[in-house]
Formats: sequence, C-alpha cells, structure tokens
Amino acid sequence: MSAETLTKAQQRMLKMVREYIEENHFPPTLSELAKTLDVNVNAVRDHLLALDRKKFLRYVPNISRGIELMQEKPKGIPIYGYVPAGHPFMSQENIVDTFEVQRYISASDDMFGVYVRGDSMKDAQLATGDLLFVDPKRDAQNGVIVVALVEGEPTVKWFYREGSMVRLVPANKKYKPIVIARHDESFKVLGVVVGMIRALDKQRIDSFMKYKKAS
Amino acid sequence: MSAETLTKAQQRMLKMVREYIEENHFPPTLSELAKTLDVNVNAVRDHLLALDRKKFLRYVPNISRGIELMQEKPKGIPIYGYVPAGHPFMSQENIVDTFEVQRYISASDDMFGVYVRGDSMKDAQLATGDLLFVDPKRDAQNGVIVVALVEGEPTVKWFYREGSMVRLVPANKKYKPIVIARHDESFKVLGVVVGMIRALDKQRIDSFMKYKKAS
DNA sequence: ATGAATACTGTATATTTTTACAGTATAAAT
DNA sequence: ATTTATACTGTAAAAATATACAGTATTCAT
Repeated sequence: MSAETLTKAQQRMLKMVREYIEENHFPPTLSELAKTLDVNVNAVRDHLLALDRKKFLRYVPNISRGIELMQEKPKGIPIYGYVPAGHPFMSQENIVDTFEVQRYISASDDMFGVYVRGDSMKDAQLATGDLLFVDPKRDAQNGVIVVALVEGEPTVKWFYREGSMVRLVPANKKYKPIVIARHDESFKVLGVVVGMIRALDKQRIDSFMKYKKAS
Repeated sequence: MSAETLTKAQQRMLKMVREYIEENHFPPTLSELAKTLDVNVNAVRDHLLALDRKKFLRYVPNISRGIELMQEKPKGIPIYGYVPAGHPFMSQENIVDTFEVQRYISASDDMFGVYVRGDSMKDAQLATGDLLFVDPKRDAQNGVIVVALVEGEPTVKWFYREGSMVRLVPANKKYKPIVIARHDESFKVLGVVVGMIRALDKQRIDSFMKYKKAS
C-alpha cells in the first residue's frame, strides 16, 4: 500500500485540521477536533497517528496542539517543452520542468527590480515595460547586462571591462557607448541583470501604458 | 506612548516565541517559555499580555499555546522606477512597486509554461529560451499571443479572429500566417500568453548572440 | 473466511497548562 | 513625592488536554 492513500475519515480529519489552522493560526487540540467532528477523542487520536505515519502531518504525542501540517510541495507551474508532432502536447510526460519562482527570484536576498524605459537596449530585446531582476551581489563579467549609476543617472547597458576603464554599451546603434574610469566616483555598478519578466496580456500592457504616461 | 515600543524583556520574549515557532511550527506554552528563559510563568504571562496589547502578537487566554505571531508584511522584491537625474536611485521613496510573484504567476490555477524555440516570433521580441506563461482559461482577444495546436503541432502566434476563421500570425516576415476555420478539429487554442520570463545570465546572453548571428 | 487495519465508544486517569492571588523590587512618569 | 507600569517570585487551584485500557463493528486484502 503506497503511503499516499488516505481513508475518507482521515481526509476529513486532515481537512478539519487545515481549516482550524487557517482560521486560528495555531493547531487544534484533540478534543476540539473531536467536538467539531462529533466523535470521541480517541478516534481523533487514531487518525492523527495514521496521518503522521502517512506523513500528511506531524503529530507530537504528549504535547497539546502538537500538530504540524506538512507543507505541501510548492506547486510549480508545469513547463512543456516542444515535442514532435503527433504526440499529445500537454501530458505529464511532456513536462520538462516546473517553474518554481524561488529558483528565479530568490537567488539573492537583496535582489531588486527595475522597469526598462526607452529603446537603448532594443537589440538585446529589452523593451519599455519589461521588469528586470537585478542582483547586486553578482560579479559583473564582460558581456553581461548591468544596471549602473553614471553621474547620478541609472542606466541599463552591456558591461565590458577594459583595463582600468569600463565600457558601457547600449544595444542600439542610435546611442553611443559610455567609457568611464573603473574607480570614477560618479560611476557605480548597482547590479547585474539576471532575469527579465514581461507581462503580455492586454490588461497588463494597458495599465503599464497608463503608468508610463503619468510619470 | 506609541504602541510600537517594546521593553528589553518584551523583546526577548517575542524573540523566544519566534524562535520556538520557527523550530516547532506550533506556538509554545507559557511554561515552556518560562523554563527556557528561566523565569516564572507569571512573568511570561505578563509579557504576553503586554505584547498582545501592543499588537506584536495575539495572546488568547485560557487556551494552551494560544499565541499567534502577527505576520509581517510579505517581503516582495522592491521595484525602482526610473527617476530624474540627481535623485538617489535606490531609496524607499523610489520603490514604485514590489514584485510579489503570486500577482504574476498565480493568476489562474492551471497556468502553464512553454519554452520558445525558433525565431518565428522575433518581432514580438520572443527569443529561443524564453519561458512563456500561458493561461488556458483566458479568452483569446484579437492581438494577443496564443499557444495553439495546429494539426498536432504546438505553435506560438498572434491571434486574430476573422468571422468564422482564425488567423494565426507569426511575428517574422519569413513565415506565413496560418488561416484556419475556428471550429476545425485539428485546431485548438491551448491558452493565451500572459507573461514571459527570461534568464539573462552570461550563458544565456552568449547563446542568444550566437543564435542571432546565425539567423 | 480470516487476520489486519480502520473507525469508532466510553470511562478513567495522568499530565500539562493556564490562571488566580499575594507579594517584592525597580524604573519611569506626573 | 507618589503613582503607574514593568518585571519578576512563589504557591495553589482550576481547566484544558492527552493518554490508557477495554471494548465493538466494519471494511479490506489475502
């Protein structure tokens, strides 16, 4: 018997526990559960022991309210890779990955975001409205995109180190590269751009446009 | 007296409670706290009552482990908008938003992701390796980008409805639009692309550049 | 058909946990 | 100078909680 199956009564019990914690933010006592489910305390106890054994929660004996829900695995968004024609597209087997936001977002504690404005990075496919994730702790290697502060002005550019100088290159021939001394006081790399997210539905785009006009 | 000041002893108590919950995932009893802090239960009680009054936690009398921490605001990634020159860039006041992933990702329960491959959507700035978020529940309006199944083949295109027909337009003049009957059995819209995320670490950028040159 | 797990009831009892009452001492506030 | 809040101690009692033991009835796989 795989440890994953719960009986009806156990499911009901688990549900009860969840609801209690949801409402009170601390776990219930056996007797409270017994009362709401209108069964004997020992019935409750049996179920909690079973649920603990099956790893749906942790039941600590001898301790009042010694119940801890196992946190459900963070449900990632399934990611389907491209598959050869003829195969059913969206099926378990085609999930090549799941997207757990943490993996992208929580890399560094002081990660921050900046919106892109203007077309200076258009050849790097960064457009107005894109949200960039910037990691201030990451070391800037040649060729990465950085957010830098040049004379008080924040700017997004490709980063190249050339000896004691730094070249900040826009991804648009319309604009000229900035070359500046690495230790110039008016220059500071705020962080390396490690990711980008872009809203693509109509509503989001519209609301962004409004924001743009206002600013 | 503003309700925000805590005495030394109260701070210590709050810290203890936090640590206990961090470790056990359920709240402590008064006596447990008293024991670890080596004070009398009633000292603990006094502090809990004070902490409740000052809204640092909720203390429910007559209930074992009736302690609930007030949850701190979810710490999102701060997003800095572009600011006029001269202003300090990264300061509290410049945070125009915070990124709470849920707002982007959890819109619909059965949201899924697909990786982009190829250059058929390059004028919509979608490149190989981009991860698209697709909402199968969202209604496809004209002009949105959809993931559709055409004769068993998944494809990413602009969506336009033209009477009883549907026009799927690639964002690249190299490729031709697909026009198909709305109710054609070999055609199905899997969902609307509502967002996109792209990793921008060095590897990605390099492979993007290589791909760009090749195309 | 039969042992094992499930799903309970009921009555006690042990233990844990909270509260109540009565103080003492110190620091801050009016 | 005197109240008021803080920060405790100590003992005892009340209550809330968990467990133990002894059953019964039902389901379920072998």
